[in-house]
Amino acid sequence: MREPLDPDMFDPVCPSDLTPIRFGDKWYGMIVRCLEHGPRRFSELRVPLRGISAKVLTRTLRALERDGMVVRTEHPGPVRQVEYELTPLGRSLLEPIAAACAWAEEHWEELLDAREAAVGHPR
Amino acid sequence: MREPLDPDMFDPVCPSDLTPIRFGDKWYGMIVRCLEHGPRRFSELRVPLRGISAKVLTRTLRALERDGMVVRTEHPGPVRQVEYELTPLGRSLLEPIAAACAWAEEHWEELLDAREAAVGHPR
DNA sequence: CGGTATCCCTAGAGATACTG
DNA sequence: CAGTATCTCTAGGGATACCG
Repeated sequence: MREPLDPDMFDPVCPSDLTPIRFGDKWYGMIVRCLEHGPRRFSELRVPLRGISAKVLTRTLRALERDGMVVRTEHPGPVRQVEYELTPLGRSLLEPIAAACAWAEEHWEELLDAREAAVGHPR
Repeated sequence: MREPLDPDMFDPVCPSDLTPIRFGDKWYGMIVRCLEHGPRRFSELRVPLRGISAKVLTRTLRALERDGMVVRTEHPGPVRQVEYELTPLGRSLLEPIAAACAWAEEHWEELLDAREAAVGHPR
């Protein structure tokens, strides 16, 4: 629950950008997955979301808040600490996300093969 | 299997644009759903996909072809007739699409409520 | 640490007009 | 009927720099 996020949880070599299934914008779904096992801090999230800029991460987190997927909590103290956590609604999104991941895992190869084959006979 | 597509199958009043789940681009998933019950002609597809321009429909269909989701068949004859049909791969996409639809139907209200509430306290 | 503010740049979407 | 060809416009995404 509190072990650090795997920096490679979204392998850049196998970019999920290529799936035809998207949740919200580019990062929306990935953030939901990052929060699956408990609340995370802003900078914790930046680890697996390689290369995301602060601005884009903020914007996406705000969108998740507006949609009622995530709650933001600022913990008082000498050092600033903000945590993001899934709401029940956000948690419910994990289901269709899992369905999408299952589909991708099963049909990934087919999709890539089709795309590769299409390079030969473009329309 | 061959009855015409319902012009209101994607109710513009309840726009699926608002779901956080998207398949491919804006129209990709909707086209797959239109082809669920058998092949359809170009202009048949334009009925439920209200307001889609020929250019965008063509582009999306080409993307579906490239991804191996759809096959395009030109039937010879005096009048031109082109049909688009799902491949097994395209058909397999119906599963996660159904999961997404089920989620949306169940959590739609919550999502809208959250968005409405957010109007009051914007961050 | 957890953000804003600013600027840029491209891909997506669309309107419109034309064609085999 | 089933598309192309052009042009336009905007939103998404990102880089960089700065702030409480």
